[in-house]
Amino acid sequence: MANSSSGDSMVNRLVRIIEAFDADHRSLSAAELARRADLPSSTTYRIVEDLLGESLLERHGQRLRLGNRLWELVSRGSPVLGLREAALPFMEDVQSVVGHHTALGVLDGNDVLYIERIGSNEMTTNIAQVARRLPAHGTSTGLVLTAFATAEVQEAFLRRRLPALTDTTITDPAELRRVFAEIRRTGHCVMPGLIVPESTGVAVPVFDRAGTAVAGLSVIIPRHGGPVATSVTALRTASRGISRALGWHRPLGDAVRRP
Amino acid sequence: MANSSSGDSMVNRLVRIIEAFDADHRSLSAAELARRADLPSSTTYRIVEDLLGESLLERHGQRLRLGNRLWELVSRGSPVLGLREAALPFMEDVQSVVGHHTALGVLDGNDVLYIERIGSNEMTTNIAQVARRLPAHGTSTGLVLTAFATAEVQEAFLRRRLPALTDTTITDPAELRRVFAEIRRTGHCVMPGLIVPESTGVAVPVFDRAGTAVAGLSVIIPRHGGPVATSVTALRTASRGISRALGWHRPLGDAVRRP
DNA sequence: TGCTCGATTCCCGATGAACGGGAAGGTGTG
DNA sequence: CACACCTTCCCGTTCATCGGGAATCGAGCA
Repeated sequence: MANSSSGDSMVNRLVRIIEAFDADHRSLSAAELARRADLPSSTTYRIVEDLLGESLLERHGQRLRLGNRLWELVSRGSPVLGLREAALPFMEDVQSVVGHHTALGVLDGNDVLYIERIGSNEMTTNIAQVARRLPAHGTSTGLVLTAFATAEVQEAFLRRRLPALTDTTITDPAELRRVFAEIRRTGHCVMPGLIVPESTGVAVPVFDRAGTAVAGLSVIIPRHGGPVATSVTALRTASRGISRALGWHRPLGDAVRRP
Repeated sequence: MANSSSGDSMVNRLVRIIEAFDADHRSLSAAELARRADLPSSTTYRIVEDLLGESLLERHGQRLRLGNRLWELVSRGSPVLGLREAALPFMEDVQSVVGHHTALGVLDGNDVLYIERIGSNEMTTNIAQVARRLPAHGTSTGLVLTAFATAEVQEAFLRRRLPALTDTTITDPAELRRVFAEIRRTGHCVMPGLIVPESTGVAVPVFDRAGTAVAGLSVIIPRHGGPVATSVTALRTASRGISRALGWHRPLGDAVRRP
């Protein structure tokens, strides 16, 4: 009832099973799995056996884990790996020059999904974790990616109800349009206190061969963390490097997709 | 006929579909997918629709890609992410001190599956790529992990036919036993010219809370790449750091599992 | 314009694999 | 010893999957 398309197909069951494993539950017993996936236990045991047979799950003693083979297959085939590989060296450059938490994220639905980060510290360990999400409208990465997205994506964004996450969250559509225009004009987004109080998030887009903004590169500058301009420069330089590695070759300004 | 357990279950079909996407085929049309997965086209279309419904696949125009949600779910739940997160900062240390290609791998079947690397150069771009495999007996990581593995794993390794990959590949079981003993005694493995000619691979084990060797950390030292001892020291230091982050707390020597 | 070929979508009847309740066996705990 | 819980196995029912095939779409070509 909650979600319109919650079928009960095999695929859906598999999703529930994979979902049952998360950062706090990297290994489960079969019974725990059945409970967490909300499946009858005999059904669970049968499916688990199939999955073990394909090495998508592994047994360690009595406990089950997602198989390395599953990680391998998904990673190899996912566009994420290509992005990550292209970006990591440049992220290291940024991190070593500006010294702040540096993250790479993509837009997925209403969220930014983070695919890599380096240089996290006590303040940011819980922010922008790899394979986790943050609401797009609450992060500089999300705003920059939306600003450079297609007209449809941007309109859908503006039509959404955007809950204020902090007292600096921008939720007014008219104001957001102005912010987007500013981001497209300057090529970057600077937002104070979006997620981490007393800090500033800065993000720039990364383009692929087709000129689409496929990822956002960001740093979180803590209070007294140095001038914003330094981070912007480092990010823009890195962004061009990553974009070039992805096959992009036109000047940044021309790559902007105007709705 | 080739493989004994090649069923035709739904799970198996899904594996074939995910496998159809790889680094050279990150996006496929539905028809290409059907061919590569060796499935009837009407069946493929039906399954693809299910997968799209769960966001495990995504459409971009007419082409299909593995969905970000699939990557997210699998990454979040996989033990690989925990290892990677714990290891990356220490890998950066190693890389910046010794300056060589640094990789993290786990033992999976007969292979080493690499889960992270940094500092790759022209010589090593094709070696130890993330989410790819190399035969365990042809890498220092593989040897070190096997040396510290359980008796069963080690015996299975020694019983296998080990094709010589280069002229320095060790394939003789008796010789390998001696090598394993030496690795367990010293806590590291130094192997010249295993994969990359004129270079030396050095690897150390990483232990988890239970004292199991769960990963291997390695560097590839090119010719004239400085003394081996420097790399060994950096690796051992990093290994202890990573192991501690994983909850390990006993002295390295005691963590050795003797068969 | 009409033709061809391949990709994609849709339909539908047969069938057999998935389903899950339940019982039996195992294990550890109070 | 009793109890609770996990795991495995069995088995009759049923309903979702299967895939051949037809219809539609669309690009390229003569």
